[in-house]
Amino acid sequence: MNLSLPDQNMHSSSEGCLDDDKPDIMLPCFRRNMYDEPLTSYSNGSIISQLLRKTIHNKRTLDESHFYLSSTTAADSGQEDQSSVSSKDSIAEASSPSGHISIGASPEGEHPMTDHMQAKRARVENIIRVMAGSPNSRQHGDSERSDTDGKDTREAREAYRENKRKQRLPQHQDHSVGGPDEECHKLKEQLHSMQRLLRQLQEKFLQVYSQEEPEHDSRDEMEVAIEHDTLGETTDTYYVESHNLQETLKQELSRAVNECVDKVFKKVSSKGLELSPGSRMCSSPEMQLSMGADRKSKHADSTQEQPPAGEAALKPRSLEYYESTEAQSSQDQTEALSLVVRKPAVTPLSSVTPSVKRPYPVHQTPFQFNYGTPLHDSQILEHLLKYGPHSNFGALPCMPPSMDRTSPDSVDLPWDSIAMRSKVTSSHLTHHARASALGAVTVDNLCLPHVKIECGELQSMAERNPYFFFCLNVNVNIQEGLTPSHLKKAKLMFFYTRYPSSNVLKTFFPDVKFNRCITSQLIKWFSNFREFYYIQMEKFARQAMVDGISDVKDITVSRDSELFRALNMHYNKANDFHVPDRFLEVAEITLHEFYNAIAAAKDSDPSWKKAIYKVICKLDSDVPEEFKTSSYL
DNA sequence: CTAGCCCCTG
DNA sequence: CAGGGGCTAG
Repeated sequence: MNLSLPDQNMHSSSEGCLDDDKPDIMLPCFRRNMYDEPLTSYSNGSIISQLLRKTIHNKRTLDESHFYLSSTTAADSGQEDQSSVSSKDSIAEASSPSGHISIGASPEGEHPMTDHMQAKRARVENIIRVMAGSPNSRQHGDSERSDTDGKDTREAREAYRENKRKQRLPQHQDHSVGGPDEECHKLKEQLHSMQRLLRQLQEKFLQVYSQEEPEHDSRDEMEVAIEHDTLGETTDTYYVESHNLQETLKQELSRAVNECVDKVFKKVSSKGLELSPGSRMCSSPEMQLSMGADRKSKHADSTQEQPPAGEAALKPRSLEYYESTEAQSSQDQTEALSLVVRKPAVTPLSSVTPSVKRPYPVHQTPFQFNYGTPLHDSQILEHLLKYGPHSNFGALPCMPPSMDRTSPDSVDLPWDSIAMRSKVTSSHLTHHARASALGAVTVDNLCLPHVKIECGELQSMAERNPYFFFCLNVNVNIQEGLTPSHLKKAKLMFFYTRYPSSNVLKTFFPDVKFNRCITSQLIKWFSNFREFYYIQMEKFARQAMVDGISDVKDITVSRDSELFRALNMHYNKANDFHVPDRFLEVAEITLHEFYNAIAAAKDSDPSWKKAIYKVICKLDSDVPEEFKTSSYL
């Protein structure tokens, strides 16, 4: 298959719209989160309302392998054509960043439900509103991006973000100078009230559904929806699991919230709130949810080069802070870790390539999309609803397909093993460089853009716990070393840029933990690429001389050219990537340069190539946005 | 001094 | 493709 990448100026507008004024790494999923799921948009009532709505809706529309479909597509296929699996590629295109799934779409934008369901939902929501006394407000959640997004929208968004940024700073200070004890007390109270609210909600929820369908009991629409699914599993399982649900939900939520409160409280009081609690939770790697993934506690890949534990996992703008807190967190490791963060021993990316072989991402392959997409509350809840608390999260539809297919036991995450952790060292987080499954991500990256850090927000975060932190942790896998996949990607990037700056490299390898060594290795790769490139150019230029070509204009580079074949064989061996035309032009220019230089006998000068290099390095073009999010298989 | 590039070698 | 040396610009 030979899907062509769009021209480099055809990037989806996600970047254009979201481009931060800082060029630092910001993973697309986080950007998305910023607008689609702003934490700050959830009020007490609305978050639950959202969850319910989403959960119910998703139950209908979610296909296990197609969670990334637009809701429209999913709904359609869910009712009619279940064989839509075959259209994966086109779907993948449709789910480009701009056409993002609208799991959290506002009700108006959703598919029409049955009156029955709407009535039900209305009732539940009404109850929630009454309980919470808070209208559902989601101001920024529907900011889907599209190429047609006007400048106004963009500016509005910028303004919104800028506004948020401005809000944040003073609030930090306010709270850091405020009385820590008082704040903490307030916080704890809030969290507990939230907990109570949740319990009430669960009970009401149960009531509503059992009243509505006394005969069918708990065979609510979720199960009905499941019957429409193509999961091929018996509904009995769900039936039983759904019974468990109410109780388990209560227990787990309560436990998690309790844990969270305790941890936060403990932490805050021990630290004296030198930073606001929210910022500590977000900015340090300490507050990360860990998931005991497999039973092996031994490091699977002890041969991996291990930079010092103090190495930063990423180089976001908060690097300095991150590094300082990281070192601190290592020292602060006083508790016994019951659940060490273990990345599942998963087949390296490269080795799963054959099973998930796809044409090079035109936009985002499902795989990449999955990585870049946080688990939303609704998804977690839904999974819980569907499979019960003791199920395997590896079956989550947003998990990379490779995980499901190639390592069935790699994501064995019993519910009990999911726990809030307050202290996780970076070496734990990043140890298995090649593990492609559930990795950890530095939280500061996630939180910076969208967390309004204040005690009130901590409540919001805590009420989302453990899901919130769970979401953070499964977002992205940060690689410590460069994999063959990265090499392949780098080669493809070479079609666009021969002289990428280290900043560009960092931007386009967001899943790589950059350090000096990695950076220079990447640069070395491109140096090697150039070397091969120029050798070929010189070779073919001299060949042209030998062939008696007298006019440079007779020298062209087309896709049929031998030169192109040689280059393509080197950088695009699988030939599954459509080389941009621009590269052909650059190649032709380079060839001409060499030809002219040789014809002018400049090659007698030992540094005759330098002039050519100088020309060629100006011919770099932007690498398409798609490369930013793609780990390529 | 460091980063980055080039060249050469294996 | 990696290692290593030489060179240069900042």
